[in-house]
Amino acid sequence: MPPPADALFCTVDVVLLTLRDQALHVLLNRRDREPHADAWALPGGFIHTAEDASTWDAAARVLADKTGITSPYLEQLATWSGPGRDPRGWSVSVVYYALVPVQIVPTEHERLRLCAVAHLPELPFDHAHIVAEAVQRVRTKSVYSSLPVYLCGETFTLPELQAVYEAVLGEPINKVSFRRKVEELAMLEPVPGQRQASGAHRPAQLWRLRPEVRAAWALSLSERGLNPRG
Amino acid sequence: MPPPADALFCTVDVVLLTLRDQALHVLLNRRDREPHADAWALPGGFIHTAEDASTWDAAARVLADKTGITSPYLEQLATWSGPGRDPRGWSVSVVYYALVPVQIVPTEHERLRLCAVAHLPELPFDHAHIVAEAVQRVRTKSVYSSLPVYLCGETFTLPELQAVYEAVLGEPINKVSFRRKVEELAMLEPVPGQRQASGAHRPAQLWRLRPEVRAAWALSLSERGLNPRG
DNA sequence: CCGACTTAGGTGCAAATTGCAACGAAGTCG
DNA sequence: CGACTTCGTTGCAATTTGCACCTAAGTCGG
Repeated sequence: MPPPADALFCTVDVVLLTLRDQALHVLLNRRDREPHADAWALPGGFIHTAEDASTWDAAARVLADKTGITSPYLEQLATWSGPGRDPRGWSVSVVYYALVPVQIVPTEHERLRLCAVAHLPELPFDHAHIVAEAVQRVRTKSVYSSLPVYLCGETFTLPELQAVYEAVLGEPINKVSFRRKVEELAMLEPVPGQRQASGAHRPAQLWRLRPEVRAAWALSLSERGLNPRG
Repeated sequence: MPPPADALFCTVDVVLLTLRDQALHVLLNRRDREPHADAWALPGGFIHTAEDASTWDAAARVLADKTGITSPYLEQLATWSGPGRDPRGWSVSVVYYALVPVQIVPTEHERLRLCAVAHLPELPFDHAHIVAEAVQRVRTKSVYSSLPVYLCGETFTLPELQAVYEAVLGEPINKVSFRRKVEELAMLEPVPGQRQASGAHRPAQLWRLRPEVRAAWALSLSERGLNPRG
């Protein structure tokens, strides 16, 4: 029994980012209803109070429903609001961003499309601003965290990971400094076994995110307010 | 004309932080209605779609209405949601945090009270989690930004500002390094004129935040993390 | 089978940054 | 005017970072 409140509506939107051809791309969804029917926009939808235990759940459900993707990394970005951003009236949108390896993004889907964030088309609502802020957040966090590992698959080599960092940050990174940082952060562990690089040369060691790090993130990301660090 | 949506309601809450006796305090408001009437809780309220152009406006209005304070720093923290956090039903709360000098907080007010964040009483709803996350955010941002200047008045001496940083971060900072950073980032400017310290000793130079910086928060103070210059 | 080639990964050292202790500066007070 | 206190700076040691170069471990072509 909600209390009397002004007329407004509340939605969730998802900025799914991935790396293709060494460039950040965002997943756009062709809208199937008004307003802006048939426009390319961020996947989003209403909260279903019967199913969703939080806006995080709602975002995960919307993402799964519209794209089939379950993202290992889904974090709240921020909340946008106001009377003019949606023609239907005063609205609140809680926005989440996801990072996934490009392999799990469905291709050849009629209503889904990856767009390079550097060359976005016109987006409806305030979605252009939202994408810009998501990209900025990922860049900022990448400077001091292991965020970009979620753009790789389960396992990866350090040269691969370095290339991902360089693509996200848009700048070359010193090889030795990068490896020192990885060791210092202690978030990765080597996978027993090696992998051949494509050509004729020394194979690189495979690495993966430490399981306990992955678990800590999953906890802190889904339960806003519970801080895993104590 | 809002679209059909599930029954939920949307509010804003404000975590106002200040420094008193070298310790972070949060402003609590004695609730004047159910649920949890008469409990000490974060100031909050409903969005007024007729007056508010955004949740930021709503937070600023709620803060002004309940406390008379207009905070120079008011930033979105995050959004909490779920079916169980408020007994009235599925709710969404967009939370903002404010930083103010302790001088502008009204004392001797019947329904307002400052509480040290290290010794909080039991708080209703999920307000304890929210305060904890706000404190964490302020600490994290203080490492690499000029955020703590908003806990000082308009002007301050560098030893004062350093003490504020140390109180927020909970550890001593090297005097010379602190001054080097301040100068390097050029976020402050000296005020012509000096100020006497309380006792018999050399007076300290007064400083203030540069006007152009006051708008742009989150100026990087530290070079920790991956340095992409290589 | 061997030497050329390519990329992975590490080493040593120079350069830059940061932390520290000690010192001079600028006030008040007896 | 000398003792005392805090402000602010300087020089240097310690640590961190960037860079050139070296070795490792593969393929491939003769």
